[in-house]
This record gives sequence, structure tokens and C-alpha cells, in this order.
Amino acid sequence: MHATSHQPTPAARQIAETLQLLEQHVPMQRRVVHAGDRLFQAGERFTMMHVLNSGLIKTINGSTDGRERVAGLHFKGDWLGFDGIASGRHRCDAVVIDTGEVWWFRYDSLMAVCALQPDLMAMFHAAMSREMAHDRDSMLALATLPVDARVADFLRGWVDTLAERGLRNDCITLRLTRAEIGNYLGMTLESVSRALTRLASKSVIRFPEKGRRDIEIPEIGALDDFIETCTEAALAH
Amino acid sequence: MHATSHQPTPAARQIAETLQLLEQHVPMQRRVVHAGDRLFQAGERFTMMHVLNSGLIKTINGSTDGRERVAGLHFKGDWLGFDGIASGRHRCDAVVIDTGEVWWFRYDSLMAVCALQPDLMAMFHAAMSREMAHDRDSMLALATLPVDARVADFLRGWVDTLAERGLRNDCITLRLTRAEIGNYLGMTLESVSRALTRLASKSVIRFPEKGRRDIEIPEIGALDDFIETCTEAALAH
DNA sequence: CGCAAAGTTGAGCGTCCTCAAGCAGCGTGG
DNA sequence: CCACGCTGCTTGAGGACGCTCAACTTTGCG
Repeated sequence: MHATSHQPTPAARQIAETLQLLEQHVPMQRRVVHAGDRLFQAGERFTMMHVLNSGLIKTINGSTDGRERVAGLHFKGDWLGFDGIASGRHRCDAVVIDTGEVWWFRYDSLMAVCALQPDLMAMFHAAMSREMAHDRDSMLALATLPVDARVADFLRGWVDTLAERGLRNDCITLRLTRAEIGNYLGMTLESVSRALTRLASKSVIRFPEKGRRDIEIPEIGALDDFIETCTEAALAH
Repeated sequence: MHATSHQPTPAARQIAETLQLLEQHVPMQRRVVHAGDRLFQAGERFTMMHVLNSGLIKTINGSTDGRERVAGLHFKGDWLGFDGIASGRHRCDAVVIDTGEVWWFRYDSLMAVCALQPDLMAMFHAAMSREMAHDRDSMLALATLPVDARVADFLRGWVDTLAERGLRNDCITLRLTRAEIGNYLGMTLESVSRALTRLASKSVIRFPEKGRRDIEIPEIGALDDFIETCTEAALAH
């Protein structure tokens, strides 16, 4: 069973350490946020960084001509606001999906502290680097995987995220609609629905409840196998 | 005519400033690199950051099951190596496409200097943030644009990059093959070729030479119009 | 209970991919 | 010098994957 390990994972330890450093050294505020709340919006002046202590937040990236896409999903320990640093303005909306606690603090305060606390600076950079690496992997999936594999890859990503944080991950609750998932994965909501049906028919996933919001994943390895099978099938004529 | 302005652009000024700060404070080495050279490879231990003083470099992101994608294209002033910070290992290959000069230096040296030079730290963060914002826009294009628009968007991005740096941008020389462009944009090389033909037939672009490596862009605005037309056409049934 | 929002499933169609053929540029060697 | 092969590019024909449109079911909420 691949559920909660009772030793904190390295990632969980790192998150705890980061939160502790922030708490000790950076003047900050905490806020409980609820589904629908916005931490910031595209175009607003950037001054604050946010760190998620619990809950789930999505960022939405839009273009001038009205297209938009769910750019990222953020869990406990994730930082938000990086994309505002360069231009001094936020480039996306941050919308709360599931209730949680957000810590927020001025970016310039953080920088001042970082000059004296190399460890904190390292955590900051690591968080940013991790997000870049994650984005790269998302792009790879967008560009190279057929829809079914993309959905499977998405689920694996979610599972991994939970595992890293030492959370139970044999059964996950998507708090996103099919439309949001589809938008994130560059496909329609119908395609998401069909892909899930196919995954279930091959027993890669299972729906424990009648409402198909919860997803059980008996074997994580099966997800990877499924992804490979899809890509091979695509290559073979 | 939208060619070289003889005032340095804000971006060009910022690049010059960054290079100067690095030169003054960070112990570094310079190297002339040629097409085919690799700055680093996925899996290698990360210790060095790189800054491109001239030339063109692509990064390639691969997965365990053999898929790969051109993850980014890097011009003068761009930093390389961010994705290695988190894990301590590079996550992509960096391959030189066009001859240029690379400056490289230890990441830990940079950090040491940054503690004393807030300006340099700010440039470092800005570069990282800019790359994240760019990746987000790439993903938006991948997820929401039809092939023709994606190619147009790619060209516009290239043109903008040149313009920011104060370079001539009414005629660009792609130093990538159709296959590389297609890989970057999540489509086949044939689709790239067809898209370019269609763009040319609508006079959005022009091929000055017989070998269609150079592309002339009479009106940058026409690219944006073309992109919008594509997306509207897709929406209208 | 009734309405709105979310999800599933099917049929038809279009975009984009696959496969294949042909052409152009270029360096090599006979 | 030209034949040759190699790589890159274009163009066409056919097919598949995923989208659109539509009907229906289920869930959630006032």
C-alpha cells in the first residue's frame, strides 16, 4: 500500500523548514481563504509573495484576446507570485479552489531578510526552480502526449504531489471540474470525461463513489504503463 | 519602419547593466561556443549558471520514455541553468544553435555576491521570473491556438525578442529546422511548413530568398491580426 | 421539489497527422 | 566537373484523433 508514510518525506521536511524560517524572520500575515477568493489578479501591482500553508489554489493565465488557461495548481508549501517579479505586475490571477491558509509578506522584506539568511534565499530559489521544472514537464506533456495519456500524466502528477507531502495518495479527490482539467491539459471537457472512462475500463483507475469526483488509483505504476502504451500506440502507425 | 531604434531599449539597457554587474563582482569565465556544443546535459550535477552574451542556444527537455521537446530558445542576456537549482542536477540539455559567447560562473559564488549586491540579486530574480512568464505564454499558445496561429505567435515572439534587444526585426533568420520549430510548437514539421506557406499566401510574411530560411515581416501587427482571425475562425463553428 | 451546474455518452465532422513522392541546396569523392 | 548521397523543405492524399453539437443523467442547492 502506497499511502502515508509516517516518516516525513524529504519534501515535507523542506516545506516545514521553509515555513519555519519565514515565520521566524519575515514579517507576514496569515489569512484563511475560501473557494472563489482571489489572492491577486493579472495587472495588479506586485508587492507581495504568498506561501500556501494549506488548501488548493489555481493560477489562471490570460491573453489580450480573451484566451485563458489554468496555468498552475498550488498545494501546501508552494509559493505564489513569482511571475510578477520581473515586470512589477502580476501576470495571472490566483483563485482559491479549496479552503486553506495563506501566508503573505512583502517581496522586498523577503529580499532584505534573504541577504542575511542564505538558507531562506536557497529555499526561495529552490521553490522557483521547482516551479519552472514543473512547467517544463507540463509543456512536454502538452506537446507530445495524446489526450488519454495527458489525463493519466495529470493524475500521476497529482498523486506525486500528495506523496511528496506525505499525504495519502491511493485515493484522490479532484477539486476541479472536468472543464478546468480540460483547460489545464489543452483539451475539451468531453475528452477528459472520455479519457477517465477509458482509464476506468482498463482498471488503471476506479471510481469508489457514484459521483465521479473521487478517483482511486490501485497501482501508481499502472499510470506510467498506460502513458507508455498510449505513446507507443501512437507511434505504431 | 520598425527596425533598429538607435536609443537602447529598456531591456537592452537592463541586459547591459546585468552583464556589467556580473563582470565586476562575480568570478567568471568566458567561452566562445559553436553550433552543436553543449553547455550542460540533463542529469549532470548543477554548479554553474550561464549567461549568454551573444549567439543562440536551445534547451531540450526529455522524459524517461524518450519523448523530448525544445523547451526554450535563449538569446543575448538570457540566463541558463535555473532548472537545476532545486534538485542540484540539470533537467535539460543546453545545445548551441548559433555561435556566440557564454559567460559562466558558480551558482554559489553568485549567491555569495548577491548577499552584498541587492541589484544583482534583483536582476537574477527578474531573469528567472521573465522566463517563467514566457513559459506560461508558451503553454497558453500550446493549449489554445490552432497550428497556424501557433506558428504566427512563434514568429511574433521571435520578433519581439529581437526588438527588445534593439536589433533589426523586420527580417528574421530562423536558425532552426522545421522539425525543431514543430517540436517546440507541438506539431509536425509538415504542419510548420504548411502554416508558413499559408502565412506567405496571405502576405503576413514573405520569403526574400529562395531558400526559405529567412522570413520578412512587413507588418508586425498583421501577425496579431492573423492570430485573432484564426481563433475566431475556430470559434465560429 | 425544481432548477442550475456538472458530467456522460453518442454521432458527425474537421483539423492535423501520417505516409509518400519530389525538389533544392550542399559537401564529398570519383 | 558532375554524379552521388544527405539533409532539409514542400506538397499531396488519406486517415485518425479529438472537437463540436446535442441529448440525457446525475449532483448539488435554494
